[in-house]
Amino acid sequence: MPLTKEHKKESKQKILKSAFQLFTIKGFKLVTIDMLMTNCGLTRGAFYSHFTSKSEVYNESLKYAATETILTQLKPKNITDKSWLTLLLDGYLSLDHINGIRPCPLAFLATDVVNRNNETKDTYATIFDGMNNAIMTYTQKYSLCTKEDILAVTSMIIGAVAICRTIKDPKSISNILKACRLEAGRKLGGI
Amino acid sequence: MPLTKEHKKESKQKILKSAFQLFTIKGFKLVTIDMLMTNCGLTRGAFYSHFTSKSEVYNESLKYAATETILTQLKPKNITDKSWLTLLLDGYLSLDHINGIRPCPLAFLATDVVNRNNETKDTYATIFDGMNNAIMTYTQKYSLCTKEDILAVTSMIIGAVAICRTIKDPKSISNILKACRLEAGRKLGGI
DNA sequence: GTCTATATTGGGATAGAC
DNA sequence: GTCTATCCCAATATAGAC
Repeated sequence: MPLTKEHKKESKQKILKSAFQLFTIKGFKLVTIDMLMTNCGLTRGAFYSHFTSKSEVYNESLKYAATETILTQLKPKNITDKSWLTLLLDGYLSLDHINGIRPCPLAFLATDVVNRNNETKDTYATIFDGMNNAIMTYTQKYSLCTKEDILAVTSMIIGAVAICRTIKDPKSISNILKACRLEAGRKLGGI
Repeated sequence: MPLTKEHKKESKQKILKSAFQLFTIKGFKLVTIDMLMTNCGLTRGAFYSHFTSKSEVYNESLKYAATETILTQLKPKNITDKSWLTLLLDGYLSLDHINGIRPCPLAFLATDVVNRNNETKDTYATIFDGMNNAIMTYTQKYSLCTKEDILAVTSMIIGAVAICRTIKDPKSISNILKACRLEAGRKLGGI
């Protein structure tokens, strides 16, 4: 086991990835340092040579999550902005997303971040801005979408995903996803 | 201190009210039985003669909250369904609501309920249905709103409130609230 | 840098007096 | 029914060996 800087960096990345998975799904309080480390093949004690506290790793994992969410995927070159946005929207309002595939922290941690520190709230706000800007960039190419339109859409799809995660009945979930998908498509210039 | 049934019932109501306030704002894990009881002038030990566990009181407080939220207020007789819905919508998407006045558990506890038991999830689903039905009843009187329209609106306003609670910048909050208020008004037959 | 203890706190739940 | 006192487990964080 090499004691190099690369090795340390690699470990830290593993911890962050593990933290991202666990925190987004279970929230701050229900994740223990032990889970976090066991989940990536390390032990509890080793945690503190990478982070100073649980709050710190939560915040950093949120930043990490921002780069891993559905909407931050890079657009393939052989596809138009319009149809790419369609794909992203379909993915966001999908059962896979509800079930935790590439979870968006904005939806999964909406009420969890309220009780964290200010730094974490700022991170959340930054990710939210990023989401709105990303959609803005895509829609600009083919439609006249206002910032207000996009805020209404992002609030709706984040809300829909958050609600669907708490509801068990498949029919209800499907109804919510469909209704919001339709409405979002209309608002974003007919997609 | 009378040991009557009325007294017990009164205490239980006080605990529920206290639980509703604390849980909706802080979530399950961050509220302790001690807080709960101190907050209504009792001690920790007394808790267990009313409830068997923290999970139980959480679930019951959610039911209690459902009767205390903005949307469950009774409509005054001298007002039309349309203008009443306008008032409710204004209240829901207001700073007061964000700041915890008559908080709606659907928005405040959206991601908190995910990690609770099935009974609690069912309670959440029931409250969500109630919200949609309430709006449906009001809109029916003056417009042709579909169930899908209403699902899109409720997802949006719940999402907006959840997001605004985590964001600090007043200007951003105001933008989100305004954008969603406008859009909700459009969808609900021009209010 | 990672491990195995261990110190220490917080908080859910119970026992028993009144 | 409410109180005080207590048990007990879970989990954060630290100490020290390797």
